[in-house]
Amino acid sequence: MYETLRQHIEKTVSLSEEEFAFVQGHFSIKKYKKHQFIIQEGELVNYSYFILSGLTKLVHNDASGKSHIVSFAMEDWWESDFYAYLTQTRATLSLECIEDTEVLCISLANYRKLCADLQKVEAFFLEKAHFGNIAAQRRILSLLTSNAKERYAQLLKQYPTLVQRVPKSLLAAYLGVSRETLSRFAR
Amino acid sequence: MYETLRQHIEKTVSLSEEEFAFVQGHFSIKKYKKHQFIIQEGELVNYSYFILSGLTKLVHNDASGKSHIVSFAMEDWWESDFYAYLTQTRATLSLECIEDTEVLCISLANYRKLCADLQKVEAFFLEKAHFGNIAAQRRILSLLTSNAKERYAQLLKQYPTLVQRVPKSLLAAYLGVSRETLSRFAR
DNA sequence: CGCGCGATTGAGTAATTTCAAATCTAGTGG
DNA sequence: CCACTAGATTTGAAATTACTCAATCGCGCG
Repeated sequence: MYETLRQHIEKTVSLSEEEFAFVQGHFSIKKYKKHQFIIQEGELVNYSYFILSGLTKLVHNDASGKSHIVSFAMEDWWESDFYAYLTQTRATLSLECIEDTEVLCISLANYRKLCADLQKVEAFFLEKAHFGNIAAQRRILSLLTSNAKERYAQLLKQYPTLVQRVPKSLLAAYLGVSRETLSRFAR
Repeated sequence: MYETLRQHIEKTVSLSEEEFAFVQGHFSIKKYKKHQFIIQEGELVNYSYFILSGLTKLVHNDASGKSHIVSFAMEDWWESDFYAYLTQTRATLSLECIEDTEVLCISLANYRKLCADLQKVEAFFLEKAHFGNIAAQRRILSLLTSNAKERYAQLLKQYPTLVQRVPKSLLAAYLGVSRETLSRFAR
């Protein structure tokens, strides 16, 4: 379990045994079943999550009752309602399991401590954050430049395994299209 | 000029005189006129930019010749084609001045050195990156949940000063709407 | 005065949504 | 193994939203 985290971090920075033991001490493990909520809208967000196995969706429910998917997260991804987490306010997003999911949790206090005490880890998170931004920018561009059909094609190309694992109705909520429209050109 | 940067950084972390002098040494100043390109698509991206004054747009030109605006940046914002910058590849975006613009530039080498040598600054950039991600996520949600009219209203509410300074045609390219459509419900 | 650029308006067209109904599928209990 | 049900997907048709193309307007500046 923790070995997964180690390999993930060591793709960016290398850690000695002692260093990784120190890192590990800041996390705890939790397991969730399919359909369970990891983060519930309206509640405080105590953790940021590293996904060991499984698949989740980060969801926003709008006023008219529709759900929109901010992001999917699977193995080796970090996820949370980061605004609520970092500012210690109530979640406006919910994080729900699409499959049984196993995560490593880190509290904000531990996150701060870990970054302060071990600069390599801070550098690692900075790198992650940079590329997270780049990915978000790509998604924005996709929404700006492409119609529904093209966006679906791009998603297929970029995350082929994800598309396999997620029902089409959820892909539609991620792409910003109605299920019906997606259905009309998927396959 | 550098005082602006100092105040900006000190909103997040405090720096001694010596520390800030050290930070400052990693930047240089450049000035651009309205309509000039800071980053040109297809070229290498040598710098990340902190905007002292002025206003810029980060633009993607699609195959059919249309321009889409990834982001505007004004005073106190950081901007670049971060993918090209961080990976030292050619720009797929261009950064253009909407007004005369004064920037502080930092090369990737200097950025790495600065972060490595002064952890407070790395912490600062990590914080910036986190909130940049959150802002991008908000934009994605706006595109997913709202139609053109609502998105325009949200933009007005969130960045009223920006809307004043930018021609409507550019706002349209940012919102992902045609100029004509924007014109039909702006005011 | 007249040019040029940005903004507006109109009309027809294309893309997407909505609502409703039909179909398919996987999992459950008998 | 089969029948049944709930959920997911597909299909159809009408309504809506936004786009495109073209023409016009308005205004600042040389």
